[in-house]
Amino acid sequence: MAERIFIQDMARHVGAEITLQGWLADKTDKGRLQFLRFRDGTGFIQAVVFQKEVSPEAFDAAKKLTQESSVRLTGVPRAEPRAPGGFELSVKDLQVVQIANEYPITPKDHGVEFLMANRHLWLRSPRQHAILRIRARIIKAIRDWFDNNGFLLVDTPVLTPSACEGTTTLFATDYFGVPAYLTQSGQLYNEANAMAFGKVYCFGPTFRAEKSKTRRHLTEFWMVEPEWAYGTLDDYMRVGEEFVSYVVQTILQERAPELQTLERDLTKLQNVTPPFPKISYSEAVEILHTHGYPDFQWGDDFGAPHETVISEQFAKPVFVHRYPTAMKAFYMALDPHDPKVCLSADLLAPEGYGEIIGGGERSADLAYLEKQLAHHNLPREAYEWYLDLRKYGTVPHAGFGLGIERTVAWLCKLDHVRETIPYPRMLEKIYP
RNA sequence: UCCUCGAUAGCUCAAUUGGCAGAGCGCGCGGCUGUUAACCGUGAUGUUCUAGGUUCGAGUCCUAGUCGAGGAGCCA
Repeated sequence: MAERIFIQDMARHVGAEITLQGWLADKTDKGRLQFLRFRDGTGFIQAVVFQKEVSPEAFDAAKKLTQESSVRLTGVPRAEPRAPGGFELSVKDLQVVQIANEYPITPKDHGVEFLMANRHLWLRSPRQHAILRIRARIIKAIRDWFDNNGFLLVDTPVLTPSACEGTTTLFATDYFGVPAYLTQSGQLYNEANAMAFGKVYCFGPTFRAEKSKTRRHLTEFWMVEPEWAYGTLDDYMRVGEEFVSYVVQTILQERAPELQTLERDLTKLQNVTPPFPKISYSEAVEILHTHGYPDFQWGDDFGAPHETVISEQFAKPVFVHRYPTAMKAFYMALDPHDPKVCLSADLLAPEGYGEIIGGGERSADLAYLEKQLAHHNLPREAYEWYLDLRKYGTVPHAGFGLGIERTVAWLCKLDHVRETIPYPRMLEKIYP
């Protein structure tokens, strides 16, 4: 029995007889010669079956293979400049596991609705492989960076008793007779964890029940949120630019073939190195005034077109800091030099990808937070534990959240986040 | 929730002024020893989204609904 190997290790086995286990991606029938495009989950390779080189039974089986039939191939890999990928398998024998039914996703064009309804099968295509391999590597790079920079992974709960920020719509569920909600952020728990461990991060799914229907929204998405004690706004922006640059440069190094599959222009990613440009909200408003939005009012939030105009002025991601206090969450610290603005900052990605990070310095002031809770009509009793953090050794602290799917969409240059996660959850869509 | 657009074969789409339901791909059969979304020949495939209406006659026009796409707001 030939040694069973994976396509990703093919180069080490040139000239030796091996066995691959996988699926037929596509086939070209040339009569006495069959080209099989074969995949095993680790890659794609072309296999060639000559009638005179295999048994009549094996050749007949090869001719009858349908798209996505499962099959074991035994043969000899060799370098072959005519084959896509540079390697080709000369088949000596094959064993059919199942002849697949007529497969819905053909090599021709399909519409979004059809592909989304067949997401469980769409995942088998080379493009989806490239995207999800990049996603997995981004997640590893994120965790590596925090683990290597003194942050401790401290998980925050998915089921929560109340809204974290009181602003967005939550998914409600029944928790033994009392209402509970799927988390919209680990933020508040992160602050408690930072007071316990100094530098922490959480990483997990996040849920928003808002009826957002755009290319950058999911109802279930993944977010990494670091938080650290004694952090300031300036610290946050330094951490953010080092962290994001590490993730981007790691993907450029480690996932070059996948970026090539997606035909990603790499030059714009190669630019992503510290430091990033940093402008205030007020400076951003001035940019809008001179670039097509002369009527934009100070105090209004940026929409998608505004974010695009601002980010287009820079070759790197840009931090916009010191937003109007009224626009941001209740816990943001005020700027001591100008209380109309708070010590918050968002990071806008280039190429129109918009906000990928939001964060800032949190208020350490008990009296201010009590006032803010009342001002935002939030029930104080739900936040007693949070206020405790300002009673028992309060310190300045900062943190931020980075959206995984928007980061994947940016690095892959996708026009919609729905392809950045295996099973996207979107407005009124939960199948498959 | 609002605005715009759309729904015809398994898929992607066409169908003139309201007048016989079409093509390509995929699938079946036959051919081909270098194909890359192969090619050549040949064959089968329809609740035209749903309900109602106008009409001699509706894929086409009208009303309501369902589903989808793009965008807005909100956000990561």
